[in-house]
Amino acid sequence: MITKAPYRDSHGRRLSDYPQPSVAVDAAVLTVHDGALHVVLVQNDTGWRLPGTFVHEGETLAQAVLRSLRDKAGIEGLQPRQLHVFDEPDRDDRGWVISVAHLVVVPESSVTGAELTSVDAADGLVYDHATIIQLAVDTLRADYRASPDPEGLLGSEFTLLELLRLHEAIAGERLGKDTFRRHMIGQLVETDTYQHGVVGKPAKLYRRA
Amino acid sequence: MITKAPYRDSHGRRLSDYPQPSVAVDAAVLTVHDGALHVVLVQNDTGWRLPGTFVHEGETLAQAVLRSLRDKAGIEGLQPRQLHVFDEPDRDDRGWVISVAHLVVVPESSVTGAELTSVDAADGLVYDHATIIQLAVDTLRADYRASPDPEGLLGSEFTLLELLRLHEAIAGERLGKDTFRRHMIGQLVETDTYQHGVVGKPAKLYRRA
DNA sequence: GGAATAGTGTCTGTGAGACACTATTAG
DNA sequence: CTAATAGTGTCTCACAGACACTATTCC
Repeated sequence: MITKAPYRDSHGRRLSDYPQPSVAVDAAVLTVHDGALHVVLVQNDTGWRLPGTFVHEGETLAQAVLRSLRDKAGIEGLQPRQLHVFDEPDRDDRGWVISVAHLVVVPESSVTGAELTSVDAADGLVYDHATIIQLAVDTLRADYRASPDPEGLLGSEFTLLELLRLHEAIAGERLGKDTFRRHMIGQLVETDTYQHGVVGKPAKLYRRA
Repeated sequence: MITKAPYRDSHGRRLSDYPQPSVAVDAAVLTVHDGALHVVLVQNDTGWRLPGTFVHEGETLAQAVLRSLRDKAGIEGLQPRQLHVFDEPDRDDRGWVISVAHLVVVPESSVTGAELTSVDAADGLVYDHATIIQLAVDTLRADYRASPDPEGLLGSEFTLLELLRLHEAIAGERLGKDTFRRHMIGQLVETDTYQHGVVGKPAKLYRRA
């Protein structure tokens, strides 16, 4: 319970004396699996949907997203990012509910036991969830076009080939190693260590700038 | 009053039996005045701020923004666009309030009697309102970099010089008429009418593609 | 004609993309 | 040695930006 002198407006009313919506969060959890983008779906009585929950008091939207992922899909997420607020007054027949769509990006190893679906094959979802996935994919692709692994899916050190494979999986198309190298090299710093134990010339390890 | 069979969850409770936040909207209303971007500010007992209001039941966020502009600043707006949800649980000392920041772009003629401030000179505002303005300006500039007058501030027909002046005002820098022309011409269609009554060679009028 | 603006031909520099060549390892 | 991968030199093409030239109007 929060204890403080309650606010009253010019009519002597508290904020909670006026109608308020329930606020929900939904998350498109994207991960790279088998060289392509996949999204986490859960099933409830209304059908397949993105994991989500209602926001609790004293909690931010991001905290609600992370709680939802922990409880409903056993996922430890990182940094939820807001995409859009869905606010049609009658979109939920339980009452006045607005929903804030989020994007969460996780390494495949963080997803254990949840259902993965290719983003290209995700349809027939409840509400506006197919739209949310499209928004999430577009946002993620735009980010990865601009800088090397901004979500930190690879560890802190990686070879340029590992980075290339990741970016190709997210972009959904081949990128070309030489062009890619020149595009990214300015935003990376060399380390003095090399990959080893593989066939061919050992690759230098890089860090994000 | 909405009358329908009330929803009950597995504990027999309605959604409104759980704590709910108040949801507010704030709008950065941008317009081009005197060759530069300006923002509409209003003053209340807490200082200078962006116009905003609480969302009413049965209303979308966009409708709340437009109502707020009509009531508080006498502005007829068009298409509010969501920017970000500000959700820190203690950001408003009246209670649990989340706020959805919006961008609204209007022609100068729609702003009558409201206070205009250059976006470069807008500071000392309450809450996160300076941040919202920066977000709004960045969003608008990105849109105008990509296509000709996407907000339709000019009428349906305009000369390339008028379009150039508008884009320069929004970008905050000179753009160069020939480069600009070649960049935009692919997204415009000629009309068979010409500007007249001015000195010099009459300019062709264009429409958005 | 002269001033002013519209519209375009063209030159240059930059950068993306493709290709091929060299470098360095394992076996 | 050969196979395999890392890394780079270089060519070409396209396009942004700048400049200057031509075109068309008003006065």
